[in-house]
Amino acid sequence: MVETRIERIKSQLHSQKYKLTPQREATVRVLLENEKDHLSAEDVYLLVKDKAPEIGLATVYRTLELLTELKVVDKINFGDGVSRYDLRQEGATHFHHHLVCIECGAVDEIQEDLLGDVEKIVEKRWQFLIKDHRLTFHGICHRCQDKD
Amino acid sequence: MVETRIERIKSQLHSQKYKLTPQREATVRVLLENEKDHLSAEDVYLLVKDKAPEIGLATVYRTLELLTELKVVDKINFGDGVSRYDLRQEGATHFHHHLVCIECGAVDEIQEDLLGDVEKIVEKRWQFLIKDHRLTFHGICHRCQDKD
DNA sequence: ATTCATGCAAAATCTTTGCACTGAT
DNA sequence: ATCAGTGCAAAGATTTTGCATGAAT
Repeated sequence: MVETRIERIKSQLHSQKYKLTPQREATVRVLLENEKDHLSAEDVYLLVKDKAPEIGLATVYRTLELLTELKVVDKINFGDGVSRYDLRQEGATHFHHHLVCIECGAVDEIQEDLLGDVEKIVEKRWQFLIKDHRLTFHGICHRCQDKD
Repeated sequence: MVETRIERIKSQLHSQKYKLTPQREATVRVLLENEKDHLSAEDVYLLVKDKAPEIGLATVYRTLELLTELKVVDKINFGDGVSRYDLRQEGATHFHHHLVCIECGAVDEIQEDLLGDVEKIVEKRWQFLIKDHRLTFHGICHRCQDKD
């Protein structure tokens, strides 16, 4: 299924006149293989280097920017100084939510959309046409609660 | 009422053994006077310079960091490369929500807490102890909708 | 040939830090 | 005298850009 997703991303690129170069493919594979993580550009760069040692950091940045534009990934910032890149679920219409643990730093994901009702209220009451959202909770994860 | 809020912030600082220096006071005043905006450190710096021309950018950064620690302000990042600082409402228990317009860039605020029910679900189902949240909607504001 | 993409290094941004100095207790 | 706080400049960190080179049509 990795191959299927690569194919789909390839078509998405082609439909916008972009190519899936070896460097771009290696980058996408890294994202697919680390789907549960929230990698920074530097993280991606180091992982891609294993597959394609000659790649430059600038290319990784350019690729991530391109994938963000195509909505293959979402760029998010958890408050440390770096942008992180998170693969969208296949066919997901919304960006998933995050749980950031303030003790251990772990970032968990909530794939379920919990904002349906809230979005209806916002669209109606604030006359705001919602295209996307970012929802992050900061707190203590279940693992750290057990520890204490 | 600006004076009242300054006094309260002063007490908050004192209770943690910090002083309300002239530079810090000038910074807080700028934040109070621009409560509706979402100023970057640089923005704050330029505004504070009118009141206290000798102030340095580093002091502004240090003050904003301090105020964040005391939960007088919340630090937030809307995806452009800069951190922005947003004064908390007096006595607010939660960080307010934001509406970011992808056409004109305007950032509106929702003071009302719309996440009560969602938070109950998250705490129960994910066993996550919520301390804070960030909720931002990206879309088209009512002004830009009228324009189109 | 032309065009798009790449790697490298340099530049640009934003933020933090070291350090000598000031001002209040 | 001490010590927190400051300004300035330098350093750090992250991201972007310029440009010569390379790959693909």
